[in-house]
Amino acid sequence: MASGFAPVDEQLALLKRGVVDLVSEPDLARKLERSRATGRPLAVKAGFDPSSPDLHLGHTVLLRKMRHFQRLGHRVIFLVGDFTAMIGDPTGKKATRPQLTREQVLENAETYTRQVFRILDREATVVDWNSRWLAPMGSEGLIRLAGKWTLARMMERDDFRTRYQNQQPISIHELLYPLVQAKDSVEMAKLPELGCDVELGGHDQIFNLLVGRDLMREEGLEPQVCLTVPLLVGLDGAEKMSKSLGNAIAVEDSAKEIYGKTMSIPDALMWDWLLLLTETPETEIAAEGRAVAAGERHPKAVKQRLARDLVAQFHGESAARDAEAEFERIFAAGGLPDEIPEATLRGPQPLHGLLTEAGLTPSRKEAQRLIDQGAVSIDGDTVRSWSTELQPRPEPYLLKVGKRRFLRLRIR
RNA sequence: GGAGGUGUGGCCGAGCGGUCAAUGGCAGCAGACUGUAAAUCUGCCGGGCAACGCCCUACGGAGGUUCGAAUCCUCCCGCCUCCA
Repeated sequence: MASGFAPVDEQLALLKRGVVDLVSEPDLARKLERSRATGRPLAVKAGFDPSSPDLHLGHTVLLRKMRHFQRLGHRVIFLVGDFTAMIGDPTGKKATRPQLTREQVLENAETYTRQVFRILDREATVVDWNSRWLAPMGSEGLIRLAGKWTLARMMERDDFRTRYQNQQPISIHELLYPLVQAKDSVEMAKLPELGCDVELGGHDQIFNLLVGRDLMREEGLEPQVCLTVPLLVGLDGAEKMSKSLGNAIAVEDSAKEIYGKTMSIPDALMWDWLLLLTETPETEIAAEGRAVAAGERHPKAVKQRLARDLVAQFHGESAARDAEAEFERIFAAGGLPDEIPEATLRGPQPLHGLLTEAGLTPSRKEAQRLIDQGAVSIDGDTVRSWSTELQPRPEPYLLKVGKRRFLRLRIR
């Protein structure tokens, strides 16, 4: 009774923040009710595919939702999809992903978990691996599992259907994916130390989560509640955040990077980010929205607030203040960053070669183009000729390429 | 198993024997404007060369025809469709 769990409607309010799908709310309410009555926390599952080891803010949307559950006293199971990762999931139509070796998977999982606990409460997190029950299943088990579903039902999934219609390849094992993931839920629900009351995932996972729900029901288990969060839109304001699209902020990015990248997102996007990546109360977000719409508040100020919040989450308050100060100095006042990398090269030699050797430009051609376009300055003066030679001198040259590439270059 | 189609630069998509480093769109980069926002305008957008010209690499892969191939032929590979 006096279990210490917050009232159900309070819990629901937090848990529903920013979610896309919740199947179903009454089920969740019931489970919360029961957990409150019995004093037993809910088992909340989320699966992670350790194929790319670097976490970015997109992943944290889900992690934050897991954190919400933890804050309410529930138990979160961080399920590493080590088995599924070894199969190699070629989602999307890109060339078949290289299948990961056992070692790679373990290594990735290592870096993964390290980063994950920047968000999650380690104490309240159970880490488990799906190879534990999937590996012993064997091919026989897999075939039996496959027998539980039909092609027609599988093709209900939007992306499969679209790919099929667009004549893009779908390999057979991809069809197995939702089932294997569902199998995780079934097996976990059977294990007393794990359980599976709720499964969380990105919105693209909803189909898979629902398969889990169905399969559990078929096995006579209490079906899991499925809850999804939106896929975070990346820096470009168009695509979902992903490392390969280059529109991501990694959780291990520096304070400056986080701040600067955040300031570069389209204004329209910052509202979503506030909702999904911060704890700013929804009423306050709405109020900011009204103030901006009314012209009473500058959108930049709101974005700065977001950027500060994000930096503070990963690097602390003072780092956030520093990042902001430097940002203003460089971009608003045209100043210099605190720390400018240094390099020493042999001279004299033409500028385009130096820029490339110093890593400021990817090729001499590119350096030439940038110089031609007036994007390069030496000691504050724009250079116009790529053949400008830098002579050796005791003090370093200050090179600037574009708006944000700086280097102190010593020529000897 | 049979028949046919298709494969071009990060993506989409033209080109179908020379004038093609390859039209166009998107993305990206830089400059102007600004708030490293959006919109807009301008330029760039394979690499190398003391260089307004030359060289190298590139149109799935390997050969071949030709003075010359992204463009034609052969084989191979990938993908797709239809029939079985």
